[in-house]
Amino acid sequence: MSSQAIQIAIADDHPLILEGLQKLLEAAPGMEIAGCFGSGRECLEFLQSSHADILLLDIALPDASGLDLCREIRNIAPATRILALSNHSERSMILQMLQQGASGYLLKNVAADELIRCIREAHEGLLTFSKAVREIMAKPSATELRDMPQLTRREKEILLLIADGKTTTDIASMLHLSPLTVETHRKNLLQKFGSPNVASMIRLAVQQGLIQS
Amino acid sequence: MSSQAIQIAIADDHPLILEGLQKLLEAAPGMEIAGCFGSGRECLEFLQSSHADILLLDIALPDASGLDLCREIRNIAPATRILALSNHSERSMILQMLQQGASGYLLKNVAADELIRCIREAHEGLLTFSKAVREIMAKPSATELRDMPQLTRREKEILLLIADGKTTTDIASMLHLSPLTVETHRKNLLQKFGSPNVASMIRLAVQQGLIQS
DNA sequence: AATTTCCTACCTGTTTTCCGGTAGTTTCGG
DNA sequence: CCGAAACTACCGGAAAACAGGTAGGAAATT
Repeated sequence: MSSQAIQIAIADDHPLILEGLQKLLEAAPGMEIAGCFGSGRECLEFLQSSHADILLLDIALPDASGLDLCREIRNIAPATRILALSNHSERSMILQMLQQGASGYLLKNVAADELIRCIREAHEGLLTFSKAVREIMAKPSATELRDMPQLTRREKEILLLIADGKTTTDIASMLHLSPLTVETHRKNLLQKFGSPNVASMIRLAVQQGLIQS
Repeated sequence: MSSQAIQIAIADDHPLILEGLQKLLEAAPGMEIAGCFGSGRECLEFLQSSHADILLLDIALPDASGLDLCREIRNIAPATRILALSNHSERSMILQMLQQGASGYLLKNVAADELIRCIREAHEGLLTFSKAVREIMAKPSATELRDMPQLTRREKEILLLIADGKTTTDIASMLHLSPLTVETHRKNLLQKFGSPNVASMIRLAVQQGLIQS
């Protein structure tokens, strides 16, 4: 039988929400509250010693950024699926939580039945979103797809090598070019990105997906 | 009535798959094939002049990277929802396609009814995945969450400023520190990341979510 | 009380980047 | 065939980063 109650932990600094969620989930069949926490620290301490199947995580806790917390939790309790619960509806925030290993993302205005559905799905090992989040993610606002510099083949090639920590001379010898040529490409890259130095250029490039893992 | 047939474009360099998809979707009620393309260039040309509601996009076309293509398509045809169709099942690839504005992601082994469901959902403005993709996304492999350096408050602060393109002297005056102190922090950061220079450090930091947009 | 960690600050010297140009060749589309 | 990109290559000088140290004081932990 796979039908033991799903153990749920909740972390939210808003006592009202915390209590509301607790009441709601206690009433749901097949779910049990393993613990409720008002801060990231409490939550981490609990997960170090105890188990939860699902963690409903408010990503705006006072003592820790949601991204950091998510990462830490995945380290100390890899079996716990994290459902991010948030008021933030920006695409970038959602993507970053996923990157940090969240198994789902819900806006706080989620309806009770949707919340329960998402918990069930997450417990089945599926990525899950509330409908509002799916709508946000499917419709990137025009402004969020910002103008990205048009790079030539050579420039992309060199950008990757720069991002990899290679120096101009390294790159020159790898590509059988003059270091001065590589310098020129680097200059053009900086100009296209409008960056004063590689640090900010690489940041932009990675954020815009020009550089893969 | 909202019940005109969904106009679907397909881009895939594998003729067999292309034809298979075409046949399959022509047979589906409420769907029409607007065009089939074997290369990114053809596909772009078509979308510049004609409309499609949904684009099934193989992200491994010979003449363009899926990420670039996705971005370009979103620029020239923002109303077209892109469903990525791929053999790649890496989390990072999926996340990056989403970042570039894809409305969904399907593995090529997707079943016909699942494909049709996903097209319908995408057309309704919802983010959509095949079940296999949802499973992959919900279960980040331990190796993908790689060991991330433990940074102190000051170090994080300075890391952000470096990523923003600030120089050592800039940072020093912003934080009312000696430039030499900032240099020390920078050195410690480089060491913690194991990077030879800021370019590769910033790349790692952004990829690991230490630096937000 | 002792240890560790963090933050601060310094020194010297080398390497690399950054900035501002110029310019010849190839390649590709109109 | 002409123009526009793209790729290649160069120069000189200023600014910044990088490397490998040392070191004192504060705060937290043991």
